[in-house]
Amino acid sequence: MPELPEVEIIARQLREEVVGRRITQARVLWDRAVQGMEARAFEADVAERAIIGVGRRAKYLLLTLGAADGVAATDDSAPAAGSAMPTDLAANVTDATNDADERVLIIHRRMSGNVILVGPDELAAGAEAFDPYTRVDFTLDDGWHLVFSDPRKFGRVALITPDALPAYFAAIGPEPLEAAFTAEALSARLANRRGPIKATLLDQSVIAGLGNIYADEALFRARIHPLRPANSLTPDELRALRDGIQGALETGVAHGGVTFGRHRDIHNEAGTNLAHVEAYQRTGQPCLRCGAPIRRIVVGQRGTHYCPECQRLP
DNA sequence: CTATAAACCTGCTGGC
DNA sequence: TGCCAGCAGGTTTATA
Repeated sequence: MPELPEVEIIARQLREEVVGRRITQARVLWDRAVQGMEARAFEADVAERAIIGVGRRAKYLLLTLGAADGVAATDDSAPAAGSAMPTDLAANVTDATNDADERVLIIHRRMSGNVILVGPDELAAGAEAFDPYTRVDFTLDDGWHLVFSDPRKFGRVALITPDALPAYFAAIGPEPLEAAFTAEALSARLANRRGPIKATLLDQSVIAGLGNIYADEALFRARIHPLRPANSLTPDELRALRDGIQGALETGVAHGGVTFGRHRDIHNEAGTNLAHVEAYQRTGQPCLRCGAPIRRIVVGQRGTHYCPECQRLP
């Protein structure tokens, strides 16, 4: 469900709403939602920590938590809205006076996960009553709750020390919305890839943050057939693809993410990007450029939508 | 190393 | 109306 734009939306909202709040309690309702440690240990280590920063890397949501002694570390490196990149976290790591006591709470929503901020009134009957798919329930010091809901149970939370961040993301490719993501950089990432470009765009070690929707959208914008070998693109096509990737993602962010499916923002509201999707799930409907019916094929086990006229194989 | 398939889960949709 | 196969926006693991 959530790809880069949907996670970015959540990160921005959380930055406005929960930075400065303290997590008084963490309750894991489905133990396997916790990655890398026992659920009870996770609960114990999260409790009484203040949220001092919010970031995003790829499709991962990152909440920097202060020491649990009740005195939150000063957040001199609070990320500005819209720049929740690893550089901010790196700054946190180097600037903080007591990083050894800090933690990074990592949340990945996978297919069906949502992170929702819920008021005390709504939660009066309990998190399970509010949402039967609640997997982790964080109580904040102002009485609100951060609820991680996930029907399909694919989503995961993890808690690591800041110095473990580089290793955690060692296998994740570059952020496509950063200035360094040029056509040349994209070309280098695709150089040894002979598989179909659509499948390669979904490989998070090649590029971070693209999922099935935005991969289709990026290829549609760039007029590139999804089955083209990734390393066969011309310089012009590489430029078009870079622009297509950034354009599709930025459009997604601008409209709060996709409308269909289960994606919700932290206020449990759907996004409005449905009207701005040009290829994804438009099978049989006319191409917005040429009118030809959009076709659906399967590439790398994933449904793939493209215009057979605008996106041709050579 | 690259590439493909299966596995992890549950809910929803469409066809019969 | 009711049932069931098939499908779903992601990642990890196992196998070629």
